[in-house]
Amino acid sequence: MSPTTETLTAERILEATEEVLRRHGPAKATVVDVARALGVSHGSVYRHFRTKAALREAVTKRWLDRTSEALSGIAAEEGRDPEARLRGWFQGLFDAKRRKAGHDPELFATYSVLADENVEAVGEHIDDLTAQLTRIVEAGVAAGAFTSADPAATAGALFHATGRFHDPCYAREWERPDVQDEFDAVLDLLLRGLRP
Amino acid sequence: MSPTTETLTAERILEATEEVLRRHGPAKATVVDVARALGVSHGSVYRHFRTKAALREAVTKRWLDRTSEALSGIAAEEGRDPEARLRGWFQGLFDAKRRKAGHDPELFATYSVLADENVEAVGEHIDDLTAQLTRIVEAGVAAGAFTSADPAATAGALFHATGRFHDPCYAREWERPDVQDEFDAVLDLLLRGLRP
DNA sequence: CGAATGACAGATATTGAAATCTGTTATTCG
DNA sequence: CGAATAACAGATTTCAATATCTGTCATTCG
Repeated sequence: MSPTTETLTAERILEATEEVLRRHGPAKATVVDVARALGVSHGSVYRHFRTKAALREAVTKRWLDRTSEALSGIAAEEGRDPEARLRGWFQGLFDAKRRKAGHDPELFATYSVLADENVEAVGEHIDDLTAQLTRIVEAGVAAGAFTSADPAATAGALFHATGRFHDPCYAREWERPDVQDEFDAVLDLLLRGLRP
Repeated sequence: MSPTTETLTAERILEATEEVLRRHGPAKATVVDVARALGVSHGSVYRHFRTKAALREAVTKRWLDRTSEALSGIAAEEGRDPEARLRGWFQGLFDAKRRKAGHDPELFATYSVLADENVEAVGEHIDDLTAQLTRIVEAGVAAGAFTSADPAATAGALFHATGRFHDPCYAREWERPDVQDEFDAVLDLLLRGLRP
């Protein structure tokens, strides 16, 4: 098949949808726009995604998965000192969020809207991240560097306690000059709390 | 002066404004509504508050001050065990917020909108709360129950780390059955981190 | 035959005219 | 004279008519 008559796949639709969302924003991006961008009728889009909400959810999941993958590298650094590994993981999460929010605020706002629309998908993503954290905590406990009766619960507490540095509702604060100090202060306290 | 011709004071205007906000919500509450509720012309309201924004800011500050006062009682319990005092203070803050959000969600939403409009006033309120926390931390350090090189910074870190349990943007999560467990897990970790 | 289309009904969004509100000021009232 | 008002201009909001969009489906196309 030639590139000009490429078959319409879910993948291509998702890419076009991301582009339309980037261009028009979440409020004005329509299924008709997506179809137009692909040069097909909007009925064809509905063959691949049952509803507009399902399409947006799929886009949201793709985006969240990309974030998870970027972090899983740090989570997997088996040999590293547990404290450095944990701190590095949170710093990686914070840096990624802060970079995105600062570099392209409109796109970040777009994905924040999508996240609000898809609480369930976000919940799964958070479960994913917490699972990565749990592995780090477990490794720390095994190495004798951390104490925790319930690594999964501890991972949840760590994630909750650091919300200010990854939850989009705090994005505005990430511009402040002393956020990194705030981050360090919170992590110092949490890491002290983990030590045996 | 008889009750029917009471003089128009800033106080009476603020009370009427709260009532109008409660009735109509933040989007539809107008200065004209407030004047109507008081049986005066809206020009008279402008004699006491230069703009609608100033009026709303004053209402916001009153409300935030009431929250601060409610907590200052716990902060002042000088004799108590530092850990219990700190935990009690956060539990008091969390309970108050959760009760308000659960009991009258619309009013809570109204004040959340006002809080977003008046970031500066909220900042001062947070400084206020952090100052209360700082006193608790200092007392704990003095009693040898806490370690902290910089109690004000530690208080800030504690406040940031517990955002999930007092920041209105998490109000939805406070309905979940296991929030109290999450709260306990986070505070356990933080209190461990404070111990010498 | 399976993928794509275009026409359709009901729901949602846009638009522009009319109504209301904000903030000011000259005037009234006690 | 000081407090309240009513009339006003410009900004904002409301509302109803119009246009667009969502989701379906009978038909077309390859």
